Amino acid sequence: MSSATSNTINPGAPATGAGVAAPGTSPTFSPLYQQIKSLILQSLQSGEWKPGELIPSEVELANRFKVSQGTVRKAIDELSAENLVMRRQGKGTFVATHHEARAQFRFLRLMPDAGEPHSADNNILEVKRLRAPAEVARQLDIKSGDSVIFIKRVQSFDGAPTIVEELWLPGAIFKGLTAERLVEYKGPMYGLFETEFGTRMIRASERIRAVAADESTAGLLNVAHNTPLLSVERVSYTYGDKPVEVRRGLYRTDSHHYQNDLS
Amino acid sequence: MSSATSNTINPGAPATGAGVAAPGTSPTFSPLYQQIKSLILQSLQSGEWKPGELIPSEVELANRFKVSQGTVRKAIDELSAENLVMRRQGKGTFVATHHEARAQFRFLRLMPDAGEPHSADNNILEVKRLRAPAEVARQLDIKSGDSVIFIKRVQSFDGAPTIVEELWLPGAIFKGLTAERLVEYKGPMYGLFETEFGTRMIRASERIRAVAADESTAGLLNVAHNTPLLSVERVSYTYGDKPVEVRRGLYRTDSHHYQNDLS
DNA sequence: AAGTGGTCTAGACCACTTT
DNA sequence: AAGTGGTCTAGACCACTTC
Repeated sequence: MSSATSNTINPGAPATGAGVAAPGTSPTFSPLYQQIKSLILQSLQSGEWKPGELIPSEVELANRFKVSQGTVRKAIDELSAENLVMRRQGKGTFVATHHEARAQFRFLRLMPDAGEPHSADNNILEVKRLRAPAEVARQLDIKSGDSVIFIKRVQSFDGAPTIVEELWLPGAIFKGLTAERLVEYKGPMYGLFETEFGTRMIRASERIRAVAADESTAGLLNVAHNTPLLSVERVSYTYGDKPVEVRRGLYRTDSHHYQNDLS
Repeated sequence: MSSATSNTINPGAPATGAGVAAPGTSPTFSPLYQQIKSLILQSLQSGEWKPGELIPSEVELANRFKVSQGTVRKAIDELSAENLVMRRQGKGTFVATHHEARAQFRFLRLMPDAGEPHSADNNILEVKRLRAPAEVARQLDIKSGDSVIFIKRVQSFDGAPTIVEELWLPGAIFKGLTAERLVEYKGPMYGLFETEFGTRMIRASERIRAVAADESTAGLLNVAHNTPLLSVERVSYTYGDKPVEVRRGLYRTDSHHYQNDLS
């Protein structure tokens, strides 16, 4: 009874038998705590526990899944390391949310050369539906020509226009997103996506280049034609590594820089 | 005896009493595993265990420090997460080293737009001693005018010159570093620093900008004057967050990009 | 067979927060 | 006082590597 050997006696027990394979095949068992992690992940993904909310305590989850608290703990440790949940001693474990100062800077790496990072004014230039261009469709893993929502905006810091950005979002997910809602909404865009459309960005991949400003962009950023700009192309992913945003930004870097820490 | 309460009965016991304060002050105890981590860190920093070498097993360290294996384990878990050691099941725990394919890409983020990352030809243009310019001195935390070693090089991928880099290293640490040794040495430069000078880079911070190529750089990279280039200014740190390298690179990004994953 | 890291358990106590 | 996450222990067994 007190024997461990989870992989021989336990895998059938914990809830929805994660890691079950067709009979006759080699099951390739994963550690118990990974299975528990997957189960918690499903509850996060399904919206059973929403961003900002408290999830059940470690003891309760241990009882629910019929494992020890230590095993639940290890599962949550990893989720916490991946910024999917946040632990607070004495209070509990909360689903991570973009409505927090802490979460902002994970996805905005442009910092002023001197002084504290300040929040941006957001100027929406354009919001429209269109058919996904081939390259965007490929990145969003949808069919070329599928409906996407296109957004173009300029962000200013201290009154100086600094970022021109174009975004493409899958129309199927962001149905009903309009310029009005974007303009009205106070706070980070990912916060709006999370609460209004139930889609939480959890990871992003960026490709960075130096390019010359074209005339249109130069006008928007108030710089000379051909000024060097930082080109940042981002694909953002939600649960299950599903791509749900393509973003192409052009950054002025004369008084700001893209900060990156290698560790 | 089986009682835990480390902070009341244990803190004096484990070896060199980390976290000990003058009597009468409030000691501000840290968790036991953090103290163990500090002790292991000291052994790494002092060179007691050298890069690539096997460190004592968890059981042995637990005996040495008079704590449980689980506590040593948690300490090593963190060191492993920080890439200071590498665990290998069945074999042991090894001190991390730059002489590994795995470690290379942590500090070189420029990737080809298509195809596999290839290794670079290294063309050393210049190696000399000079007095640290004010800005470099500030970044290296040395006095302005102190001796530094200056290196300028061009790196090519597939025969195409792609990166022009200037490096400044504290003369006190890298005494005896010559152009010959740099040219002769096969493998990553951080590997040479690690084995020949006992200085291991463990972390770096980069500031990225878009700039226009000056005439000299344009010539070296075989691009037109004023071509937009990625400017990457890096400060690298060794143990104890001590800065030991300043590096300023200019990257062509017409067929490569700087890859960054936000997570 | 022996040694290493990896997983799991059960129970104790600590630090912090709320009631 | 009660509940939560955080630390620590002791012991068991598993997976992998080497002898």
